[in-house]
Amino acid sequence: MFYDFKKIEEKWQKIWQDTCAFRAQADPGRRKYYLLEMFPYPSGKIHMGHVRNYTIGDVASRFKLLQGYNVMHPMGFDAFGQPAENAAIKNKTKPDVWTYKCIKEMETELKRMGFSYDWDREISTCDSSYYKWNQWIFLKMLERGLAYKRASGVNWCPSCQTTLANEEVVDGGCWRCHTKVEQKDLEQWYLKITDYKERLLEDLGKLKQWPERVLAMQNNWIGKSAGVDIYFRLKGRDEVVPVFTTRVDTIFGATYIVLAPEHPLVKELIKGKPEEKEALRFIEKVSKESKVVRTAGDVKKEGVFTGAFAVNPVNNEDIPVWVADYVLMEYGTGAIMAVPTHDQRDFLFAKEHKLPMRLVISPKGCGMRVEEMSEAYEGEGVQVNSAEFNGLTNLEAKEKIAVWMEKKGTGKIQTHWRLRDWLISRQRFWGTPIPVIYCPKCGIVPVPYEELPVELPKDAPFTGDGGSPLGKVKEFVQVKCPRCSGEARRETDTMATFFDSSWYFLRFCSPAYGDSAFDVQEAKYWMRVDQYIGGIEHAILHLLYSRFFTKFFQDLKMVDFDEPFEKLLTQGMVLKDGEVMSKSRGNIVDPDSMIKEYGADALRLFILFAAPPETELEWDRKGLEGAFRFLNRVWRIQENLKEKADRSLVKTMHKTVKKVSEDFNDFKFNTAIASLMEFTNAIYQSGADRDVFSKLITMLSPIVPHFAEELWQTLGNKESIFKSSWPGYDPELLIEENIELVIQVNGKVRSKLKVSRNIPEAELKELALKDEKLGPWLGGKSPRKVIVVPQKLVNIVV
RNA sequence: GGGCAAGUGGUGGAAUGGCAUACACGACAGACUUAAAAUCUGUUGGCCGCAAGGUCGUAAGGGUUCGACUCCCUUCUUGCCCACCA
Repeated sequence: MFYDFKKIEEKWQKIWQDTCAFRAQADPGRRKYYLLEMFPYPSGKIHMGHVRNYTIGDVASRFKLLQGYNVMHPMGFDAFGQPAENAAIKNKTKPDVWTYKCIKEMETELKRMGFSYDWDREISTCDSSYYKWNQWIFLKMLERGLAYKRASGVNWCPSCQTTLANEEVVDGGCWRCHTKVEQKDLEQWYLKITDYKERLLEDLGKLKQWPERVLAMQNNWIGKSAGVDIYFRLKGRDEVVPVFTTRVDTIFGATYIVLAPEHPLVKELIKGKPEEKEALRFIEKVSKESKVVRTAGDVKKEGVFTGAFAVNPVNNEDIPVWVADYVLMEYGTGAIMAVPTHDQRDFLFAKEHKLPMRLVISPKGCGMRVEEMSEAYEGEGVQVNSAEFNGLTNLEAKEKIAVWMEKKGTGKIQTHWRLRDWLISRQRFWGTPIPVIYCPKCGIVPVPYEELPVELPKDAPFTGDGGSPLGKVKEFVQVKCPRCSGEARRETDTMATFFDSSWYFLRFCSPAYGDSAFDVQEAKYWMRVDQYIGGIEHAILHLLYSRFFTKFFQDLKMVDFDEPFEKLLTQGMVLKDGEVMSKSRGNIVDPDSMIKEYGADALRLFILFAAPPETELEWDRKGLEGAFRFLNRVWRIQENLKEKADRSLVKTMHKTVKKVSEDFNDFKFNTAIASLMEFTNAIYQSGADRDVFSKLITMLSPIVPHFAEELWQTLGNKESIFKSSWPGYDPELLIEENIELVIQVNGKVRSKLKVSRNIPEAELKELALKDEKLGPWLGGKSPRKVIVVPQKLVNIVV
């Protein structure tokens, strides 16, 4: 009654595996297509998000295969990370044992979906054969000054004795034990991604086939901001405080300046002043707050007076210097000029502390008065109280004041960036060991290339009582200095896992290559990735880091392109009852159980049909049943094949081939499937022959590969359907001799007309005007205008 | 606060200036059946009408156009990203 999906799917999965059906080999004579989906973290089970991501990729991959491309479609595992350590502690096992077990399980589940991966290229980032090259890349960066070490504030849980990522700080406490998180200075390794900021920003313009949204997010993240650094002289001292502003037009309204609590000058300024005690107490308090707390939501802006004064360089006014928590050391110069009338934060702060205000930009056509302001005016207007610049629009003034100040040496036109260097140190075990050694005599010494990989010890203790397990393995930590052979200490920090995924797409080109991170020749053939598919959650970090690494390899002359991913698709999330599927919500639908019930093909079909790839997808069991029903409906066609199909059905077939080909190219799988369903309905009306049926199956094959292979074989074909080719269509057959036109009166459809395709315009007009159905609408009046859109409609305007 | 995306039947969605609601889900009806399931065939936006047909209708309001779900302006709502960024 139903087709036996279980038997069929197992059969073809075995055949594909035994024949290495999707093995890819570089072949300069053929057009290549590199299709990549973001590789998963091996949790052991696939979820609907994976199913969606990888199904979209698989359809595209098989479609390209049928079109004759040399397709590379690899898969691997992003296998380092904290869950393995947690599991090791919880289950008294080892991270590697746990991870490899999960990888095995996950492979099985992926294979059960029938994905067309070249499993010969499989990589796991936790293999030393992979992370060896992480270390190699790190050393190359170290040589070029792109990797460096410096002290920086981190979130520190004093109870767990570990650093926490920002996401691990919940309401100011540790996510695990709720202890109050502190700021602590630790020596950390950084990558100097900021050296690449201009290229990373500029090259976004080359990514024509990336979603606007992702480009906007990256642009935002890099955060280039143009303005002026203004130099404020300190009253009675030699130092000058530079502040950054994007609103130099408001400089005449700057009535005080504010330093960040961490600003190096603060402690000097308050020394010996009556305000010293209170100021120190304030700085102390702020320094203890974690970043997350300090930058959270609508906290009240707090601050204290330093007792010092600065001089506003444009009018020589003495203005007070304050310290406040709303100024951040990490951005700009760590100091701001405050213009309460034209900046809302400054406005609130000035009201609170009764600081002076002066209006310098007046909105056009209305006199604004400082005493009456209830909020800052941040809009455009005309300069007032601005000496020789009065009367200019603020936009004109912005440029003129900047130039004027630069000439006088009181300011400098300046650009600031939001992008920070990338902190890669993690005080964790399950990651790539950073390949350096600390020698009391020689300092930081890189591990020599020939000693790579620095492997993770097999028997580190996982006790769960904090601190890095690596630090507890004596044989790992105690080493001889490679330079002086004296006693030295090995780095125990490991790399952030984003490092691993920043170049894996290059490793896939030559996964077993032993001389370097990747084979330059192979990469030259396969790269760039023609189509990359993954979740929007990686829109910023992963994609930015991958772009950064690619540019680094370009500088090493290992690649000759500057962007790794030609085309990007970010697939939407899978929801249930309007909410993201998650363990905590308890609304997870397990793909494996759906495969058991309806088969992988039905699941693939449903997930592609239910929504366009980029939008959210609402899980619908009834919809899955519907997909399964459709497959059975197609299955039954083979029982009633005719000798020769009707001409009209053949025409429908050609139309369908055109539509489906176009939709597949544009990743519009939902409408492609709709067309295939319409085509199937038409077959039920008039009956298919072998040729029509074969074409239907071929068009379905990227979506439901096992199902298609089986029917293809039943039709007597000896080779796999994926060795055949995508059907073409005859444009001649798409042309209809007689077409139906819409006749409108004043833009409303009032009648329809069947006419020959090539009817002359004049004749058509006449015919339309004579249409008796239009009588009541025309009311005997003569038309004012008649619009004819060839082969579409006639609109009569009265 | 800034940026981006979206808002269409009972539901998922289709149509990107030219017949709004393709395709599917659900619902209802008919055929087959002792019966059910499965299958096949229909109907299915609201209102008025026995009907033919009319009329309203794509978040709300306005505009451009012979013609607007589609383009422009204003407002509202939802989602995502960034955010004391100076």
